[in-house]
Parts: sequence; structure tokens; C-alpha cells
Amino acid sequence: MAKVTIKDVAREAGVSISTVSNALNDVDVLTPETKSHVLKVAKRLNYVPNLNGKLLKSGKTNMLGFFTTSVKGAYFYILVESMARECERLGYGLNVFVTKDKQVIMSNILGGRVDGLVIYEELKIDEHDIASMEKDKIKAVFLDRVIENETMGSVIFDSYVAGYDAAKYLISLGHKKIAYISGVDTMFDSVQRKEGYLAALREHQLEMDQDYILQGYFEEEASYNAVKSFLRMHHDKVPDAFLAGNDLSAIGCIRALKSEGYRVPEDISVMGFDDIEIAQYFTPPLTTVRNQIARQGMLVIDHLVRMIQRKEQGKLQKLSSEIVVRGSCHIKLNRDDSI
Amino acid sequence: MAKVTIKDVAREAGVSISTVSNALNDVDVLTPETKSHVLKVAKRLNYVPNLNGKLLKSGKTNMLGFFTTSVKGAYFYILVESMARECERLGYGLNVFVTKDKQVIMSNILGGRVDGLVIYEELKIDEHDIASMEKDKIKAVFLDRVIENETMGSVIFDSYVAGYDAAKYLISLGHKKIAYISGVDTMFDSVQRKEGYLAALREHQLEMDQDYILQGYFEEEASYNAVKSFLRMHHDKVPDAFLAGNDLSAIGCIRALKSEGYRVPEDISVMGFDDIEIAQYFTPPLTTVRNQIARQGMLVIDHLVRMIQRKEQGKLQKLSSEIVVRGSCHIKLNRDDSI
DNA sequence: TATTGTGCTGAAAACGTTTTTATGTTATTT
DNA sequence: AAATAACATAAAAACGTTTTCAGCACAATA
Repeated sequence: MAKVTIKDVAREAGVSISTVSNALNDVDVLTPETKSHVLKVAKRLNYVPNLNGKLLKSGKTNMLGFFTTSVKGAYFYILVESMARECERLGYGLNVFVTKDKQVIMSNILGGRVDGLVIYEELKIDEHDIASMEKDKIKAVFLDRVIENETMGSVIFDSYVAGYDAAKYLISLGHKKIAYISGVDTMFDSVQRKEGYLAALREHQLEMDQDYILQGYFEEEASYNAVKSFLRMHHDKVPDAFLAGNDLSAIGCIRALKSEGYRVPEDISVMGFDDIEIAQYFTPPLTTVRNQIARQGMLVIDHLVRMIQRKEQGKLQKLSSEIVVRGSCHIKLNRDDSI
Repeated sequence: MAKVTIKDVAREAGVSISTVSNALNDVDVLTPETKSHVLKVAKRLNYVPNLNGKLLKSGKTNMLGFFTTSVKGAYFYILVESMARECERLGYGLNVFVTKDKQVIMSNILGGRVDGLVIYEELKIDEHDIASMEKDKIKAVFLDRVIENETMGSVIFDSYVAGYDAAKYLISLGHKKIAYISGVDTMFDSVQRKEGYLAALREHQLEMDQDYILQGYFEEEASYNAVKSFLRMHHDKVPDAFLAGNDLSAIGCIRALKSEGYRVPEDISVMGFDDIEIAQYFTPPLTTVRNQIARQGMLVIDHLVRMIQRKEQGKLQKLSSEIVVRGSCHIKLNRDDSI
């Protein structure tokens, strides 16, 4: 690589290195003629500053990093896209690191390649890592973990409220017997959604039959099987509605219901979470709960930049979600129960 | 940021800077005791090497960059995921830059932050940029642009063959009157698909009515409208099959056909391109042509790494695609035309 | 004319590493 | 026992920048 350095430009222009640097960085101390001459030479030589040298000296990268173990799924591309847009607006570059190797991540974080970072968990950044980041005053925002200290914060979805709102919506349609297709019990969001659902039921004094909690593991197939076997075992207590832990579960559920001869939404309402792309194209189009992913991306970058530039403290932000009404739920007019 | 540097470690361990460096980098020249002592001190101080200093000196980053204007859509996450996996296997980190600012991109590329790069076009990297990259011996692989020189190559999908194969498949089902819903005429892939389709028709001496080429712009709505107005204008020559430029167009097409009273696939076959996630969930499930995206990601990284490590030349690789048979096409038994 | 002030530019230090070369010690050979 | 080889460590140079400070013209002041 026959790189042209600042030295070459200096020699070629017949000035010193510092003069070149000043010209390039708009330090207002040079004669207009000197400056324009230097710039002309730099352009002629196709000079591009070496970032490593630059950063080594200045310590600022104007780069934010997003660290994640995966980018699979619509969640990530919406998130990354919105973060990138916000970064651009604020004059930062965004840098996505996809790796499962914690060592790589930590050395990039602490090695000074980015001014701040966004972290999507799963990779077990433990207390010790957090502590050493805190000690070094690393600015970071977490996406699915609650952290709140001097230099680190979180922007998360309030899944409890989401679950609560969803259940409440089904109740408002007149449903009484609402089953839940649970996700993965080790995931925070999954648990929160279920808790929210349970809270809504409790609040309305609806029966909370243990049989009404199925295990769907956030998967279509597992949910299909769970619903199918439930229907066969419990002819006597078919629910009015199913609230599924995510849209895939809802789809599996609907397929199971159809194959057992039920119509959705005429006979039974089904509601999901996430509003995945498929949701609107499915038959029936899925009523679901949508997280404000793009909003999360925007907020996370804003928060990070404020911590960097204005030395603001880290804080916890919770995002509400919105119900997307489509065609998989139906108003239930139930004469005996009406006022 | 109270950063601990190599100097601090040296002082604390009572040895010189170079000894610390050698210990950390496994240069086999130190007494085991010295080495382990230094490592112990380094760990105790929580020392993490500054990457900028490191890179400045060594010139190697062990990082590959992916430069793109957007990551929206399933294509990107499959691609990025597979690139990341391959990078990990080969001992590189992957770094995704999402920006529309060509300046940022060029300065990162030429500024020495990555050892090599993958470029997704749209951002108009012009001949001048390419030339300066070539001069500096930058290693790069392009994803949707044909480049082949000393240090740069491409891995692209052979859309011409894909279009040809798709049309041929429809012909093999017995269809004679095959309409095409065109995409965006300025996009390379779009044009290639259509050319392939036309070639297949020509080869089988099927009629190539200009009216059979509709404009769908790769959009659902536009395709819906195009098909709808076609059907209303040309009752006399309804096609046996539609080949749509992408799956969204196919979906729009099917909706239009249904709303005009045609059944798919019983009356008319419809085929798409891309195999987007929705395709399998749509009713009817879409028969389509799938690109080997994950394969592309793998190949592109391999190629890049071979250019970097083994000084191989850049080359052009074309990826074939595969037909995914689902439920939107039907065998047409046409008595009058059979042998 | 001698002094001070002003405006540009250049020299040199610094950033945190790696790598090359130098130095000093101990072991080996003659 | 002297010369040499082998080894372990230290010192210094280098990577490409930015930045601080010194220096030099020249004009303005006394």
C-alpha cells in the first residue's frame, strides 16, 4: 500500500507537517494562500488521513459501536437502521460488531475504537465487566437489560405493560376465558408479558385456570402442538381468546384452531406480540402488539450522545408499545354477562 | 478515562515496555517466570491494549468492513449474519458501517481501519474512487457490481440465469402465455431477470406480446394496479401464468387476480423472486426463486481473506439460484397442444 | 534606530503501541 | 582462562497524526 502520508504532502507542498495539519483541520491561523495551496496539493496526491494516527493522538473517534451476537430478524434491521440515521444526524458514525467473542468486544470497547456503545445482551457481560467499564468511564446503553449508573443506562420495552394492555384489550372485546401461550421462561421480556397478562386478569377478577397457560416457546410448531393437544384434552373449556407470547406462536395457534374446525376470529380471537412482517400478510391478518423499535434506536443514540457530550448521567428509559388492530380478534357479544 | 497503558504495566512489574509487549504478544523470547509475572500484573491492573496505538504500528487490524447505505430487509440480516460467522471462523472481526456519506466511507476505507472491505452499492462509488482504491491496493469485494482487477472482485447473483430458469420452469408446467411483471428498469438485477425470461421465451418460440410486460416497480401496490388494469383491458388474452419481478409483486398480482375472480393456482400460476419471509406464509404459499444469500456472505469473506492473506487476484463469482416450489403454480394440461 | 508587537510557520513532543537494535549476563567452546 | 556464543532484557526508533511552543519576519511604536 503506497500510502501517502501527511509527510508526503508537506514535502510536496514545501511546508511543514504542522502547516498541513492546520490546513486540513481548518485551524484558522494560516494565510489563505498557504492553506489553499496545501489543500490543492493534498487533493492532488489523493491524501487521506490515517485514522489510527489521528485517533491515537486526539482520543476522539466520533464513532459509536453497536455490539451484538446476532442481527437475525426484523428487530435488528429496524433498530440498526434507525440508530444509523440518528447517528448521521448527530455527526457520528455507527459501527456494528457482530460477534459472540466477548474478548473481541471488550478489547474494542476498552481499546478506544469507539466513543460510546450500545449493547444487546445475550452475551453474558458480567458484573466484573460492567465494573471495569464503569471504572474506565465507558459510556454505554443497554437494550435489554436494566442498568443505571454514572455512565451507563438502558432503553427497554415495558413488556409488563404490553402484556397488561394486550390482555385488557381482549377483555374489552368481551372475552372472559383468555388462554396464554407462554414463551421462554428464562427470558425477561417473556416473563414480563405473562405477568402483565396475569395482572390484567386479576384486576378483572377473571378465572385464572392453570390449564390456560400453554407452553409455546416462542415457536410456531411448539405452539401449534400445544394448542392442538389442549383442545383435545379440554373440550369442556375452550377459551374465548388466545393471547400468544409472540406472533409466531399466534400463527401456530391459529393453524391449530383451524385444523380443529374453529374459525378465527369468528369463534375464537387470537392476538400476538411483535408485529413481525408476516403478521399483516397472514390470513387472517394478525392483531398484535407492536414495539416502537425505531423509537428505541433513536432514543438509545440520543442518550449515548448526551452522556458523551454533555456528561449526563445514565438512566433507565422504558418504552410503551401499541396495539395494532387487524383481523384476528372479534368482539364477543355475550348476552348473559352483559349488564 | 483513567486508562492504564503499557507503561503503567511496565512500571508496576518492574520491567521495560518491550518486555511487556513481548509477554502480551506471546513472542517466545522471555523466561516463563518473567512472562507469567508480567501477565499477572497486566491482569491485576485490568490492562487492555489501545487498539489505535497497536494498529498504527502494525498496520494490521484483523477487521473487515461491510459498507452499506442500509441494512433494511431480510437480505441484509442473512448476509451480515453469514459474513459474521465466516469472519469469526477465519479469525477476523466484522464491522458494519451504515451510512450514506461517501466521505465517511472512503476515509474509513483508506484510513486504515480495516484490512479489507465488502461493499454494497447504491452509494455511487465512482470510477475515480475505484481507481484510487486500486492504486492503494485496497482489498475489496463488491456485492452487486461487476468488478474484477488485481485487488478487487465481486460475488453476485446470476439474475439472468435466475430469470431464465424461472420462465423455463413455468414453461415446463405447460404454460404458454406467460406475462412478466417488471421491476425497476435502472437496477441491474431487475433488467437481468427480465432478459433471462425473454431468452427462455425466445428459445421456446413462445409469443412475446409487449402487452405481457407489466410495470410493477418491485412494489405490491403498483403490481396490484398493473395486473388489475391489464385484466380489464385485455379480457381476450388472459395469461396462463405471471412471472413477477419479486415476491411483493407476486403478492400484489395474486391479490389482483383473486379480486377479479381468478383462482391461484388453479386458473393462473404466479411465481415470484427472492423467497422473502412472507412467501411461505402467504395464501397460497408462493412458488419463487431463492438466492443463496448465506452462501454469498460466506464466499465474499473467503474471497476477501484470500486476497489479503494469500495475495490472490480479485475475481468475479456468480451464484446460481434455486427454485422453491410451493403452492402458487399449477401444471397446465392443455389437450390441444399436447403431442 | 532600537524596541515591541503581530502574524505565520516550523520544530519537536506526545499519543500507545511494535519492532529493531543494543546491552549485559551467563553458558559454552577452545 | 580467554574468546565466543546464546540468551534475556532494555533502550530507542518508528508508525501518522495533533498540538504546543519557539522562532522569524515584518510592521508599528517609541
